[in-house]
Amino acid sequence: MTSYISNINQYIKSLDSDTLYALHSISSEKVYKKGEYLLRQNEVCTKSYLVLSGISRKYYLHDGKEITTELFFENDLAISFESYTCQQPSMEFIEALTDVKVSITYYQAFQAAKAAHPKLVALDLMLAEYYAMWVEKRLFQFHTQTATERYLDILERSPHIIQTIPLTIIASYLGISLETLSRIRAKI
Amino acid sequence: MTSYISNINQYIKSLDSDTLYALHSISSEKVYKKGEYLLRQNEVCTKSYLVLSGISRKYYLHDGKEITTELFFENDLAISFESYTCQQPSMEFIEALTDVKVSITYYQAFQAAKAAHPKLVALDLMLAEYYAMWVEKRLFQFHTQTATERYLDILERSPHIIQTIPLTIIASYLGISLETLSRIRAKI
DNA sequence: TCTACTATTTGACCTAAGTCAAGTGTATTG
DNA sequence: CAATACACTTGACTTAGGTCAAATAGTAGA
Repeated sequence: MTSYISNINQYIKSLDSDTLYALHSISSEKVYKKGEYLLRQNEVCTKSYLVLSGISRKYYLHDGKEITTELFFENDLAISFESYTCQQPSMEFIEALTDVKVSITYYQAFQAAKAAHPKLVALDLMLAEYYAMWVEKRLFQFHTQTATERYLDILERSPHIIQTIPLTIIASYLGISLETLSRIRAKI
Repeated sequence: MTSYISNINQYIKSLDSDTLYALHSISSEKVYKKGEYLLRQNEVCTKSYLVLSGISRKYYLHDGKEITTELFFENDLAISFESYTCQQPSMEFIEALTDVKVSITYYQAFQAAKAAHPKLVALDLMLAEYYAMWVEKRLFQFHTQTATERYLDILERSPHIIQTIPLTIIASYLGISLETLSRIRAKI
C-alpha cells in the first residue's frame, strides 16, 4: 500500500500531454498563513488542495474537543473526503498549522476535466483507493496498537511531525489526551 | 453518504446495455456453505463477491483474537479491499456465516472490462468512494461513541444482525470483548 | 433422553487511558 | 522588564472496558 503512491505518480507521468495540460489548466496556487482555514465546518469542500509546502491538518469537534483526523504534508491531497465526494457540508475543518502553499483544483472543474479526459477518472479512482486504504490502516492501528505503540510508530516513521507540531495536536491525532501523551513521552 | 448507494444503483441503471452486458458476462454465481471461506489470509483477493443472499464476514487475527472488520449482507460487495486493489496477499479472511449465494467477478476480467467500457471505471470509482466513506464513518464511530452507543446503533439500524449472528462475532465487530457485550445487553 | 458442545452470563479483579487540577517552563508582546 | 499567554508536565483519582474463571443456558447428536 505504501508503494501505491508511486503507482499513482507513475500513472500521472504516463499521461499524455493533452490530459496533463487539462489538469494543470484548472489548478492555481495559493498561500495560506499559519492559523488560517482552508475549509470550515458546514462549508462544502468544493476544492481539493495539493500541498506544495507547509503542514495542515483536518479535524472535527466532538464534545467541545478537537479530533484531528489527518495531517497533510508536501504532496498530500487535502480534502474533507465525504464533503468533497458528495458535495455536502463538511463536518471537518482544514487548518494551516504553518504557512502553507497549495495547488487548488475546483471539484466542478475536475469533474468537467474527467468527462473530457477519461484517464483522469482512472486517476481519481487511484486517489480514492489510496485514501480508502489509508483510512483502513488507521482503523487497523487503533484496533491493534496501544497509544504508546502508535506514538512510537509516528516517532519512527515521521519524526518531523513531532518536531514541528504542538503536542496537543499530535495527541488528538493519536486519539489520546494531551496528558497521556506527555506521560508516554516521559516514560520513553 | 447513506444515499450514495442509491447514486450507485442509479448509475448502474443508467448504463447502456452494451456496458451492462459486459459486466454480466464476466460474473458467475456460486453458493458457499455456512462456515466455508470465500477468502483466506495470505491468499490474493482475485475476485469480488456480490452477496445475493446470506451473510458473511471479513476478519483478521491479532494476538490470536479475531477482529471482525465488516459484515456483508444482501447487495454488499465482499472483498478484502487492499488485497483486491493491490492484488497482494490478504491479511483478512472472508467467511460465510450462513449459506451464502454470491455473484463472482474476477479482478482481471473486471480490469479488462474497464479498459473496454470506460463507464465501468466511473462505477469502480463510486464503489471505492463509498467504501472510503464507510471506513471513515466506522473510524469516526470508534472515536466518538462508547461500546454501548455502538451496540445501540446496530440494534436500531440493523436489528437483523443481532438476531442472526453469534454475539462473539458482534462483539468483535464492535471492538469489545464478548463479556463486555454481554454486560451491555444485561444493562439495557 | 442423556451427553457433549457451544453460546451466553456473571463475578472478581486489573489496566490503559481519561479527567481535573495544579504546577513549570518558555515565548511573545505591551 | 513585567505580564499574559501558551506549551507541556506531574499528581491524584475515576472509569470503561479487558482478563480470567466459573456458572448457566441452549442445542445437536448418539
